[in-house]
Amino acid sequence: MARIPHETFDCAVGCSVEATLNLIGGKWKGVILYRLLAEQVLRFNELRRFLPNITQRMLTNQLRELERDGLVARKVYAEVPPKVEYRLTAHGQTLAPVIAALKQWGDAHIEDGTIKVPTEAG
Amino acid sequence: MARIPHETFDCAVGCSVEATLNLIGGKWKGVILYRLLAEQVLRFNELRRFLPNITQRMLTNQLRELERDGLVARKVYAEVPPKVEYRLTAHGQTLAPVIAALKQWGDAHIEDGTIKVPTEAG
DNA sequence: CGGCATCCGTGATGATACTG
DNA sequence: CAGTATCATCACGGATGCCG
Repeated sequence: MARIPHETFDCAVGCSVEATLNLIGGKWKGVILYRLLAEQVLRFNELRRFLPNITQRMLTNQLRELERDGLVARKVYAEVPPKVEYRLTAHGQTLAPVIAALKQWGDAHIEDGTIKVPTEAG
Repeated sequence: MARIPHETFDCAVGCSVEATLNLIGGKWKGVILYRLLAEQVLRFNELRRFLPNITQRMLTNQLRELERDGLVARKVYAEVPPKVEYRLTAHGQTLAPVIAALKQWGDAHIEDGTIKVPTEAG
């Protein structure tokens, strides 16, 4: 995928498209957001189970970015063993139509074979 | 944003979201698609004018990927000076709702200040 | 369990110069 | 005009190991 530095940003009119992509375009953010949209609340390792190939580091990373961008909320329980829950913020919830559009398009064109997803886990 | 290698791909259910993002998530693809959606046909340097900070190399690159993915058609005129036109394919046109969703969300949240676009050209 | 720190490779992106 | 070629950089992302 194309690496998109978070600070780097420059385009003319139509930027809003890129602005949005910059938030959800991370390598795993689409799936993360999608899962959180579907499951509401997920713990770290639950999330991990949905992303078979993601490394711990990257999952943490992507979650932190989503958190920083105000899309995901992180709730830590002062327990042993540790327990951390992730859920969408109200702001994050507003992405629902966007994610839906992405998914709908993807589904449609995966079906008709126009695009491909490497058989891996999905 | 995160760079999204085209071949890399692996996720569980919900992949279609990522599959779509892998096609349009390139650093400049959003704007390119948006512009082509709006203007219908654009020449190389016209496109460039819309992307003030893109390098020639990257524009070529992104266009080739979009072409490879069947979203954009490239039409070369055997003229002097050279003339090349880019437009969306029928397949590319189907992205309209997706781009619209991205733009709408971006616009809405840029307005209310929830997200920011570095003032550059847009 | 849910991280964080470190080392490190690869490839995406950029700058510059040249060509048909 | 519309690229291609080459070189340099550095963010992204993987692997591993330690911690509360």
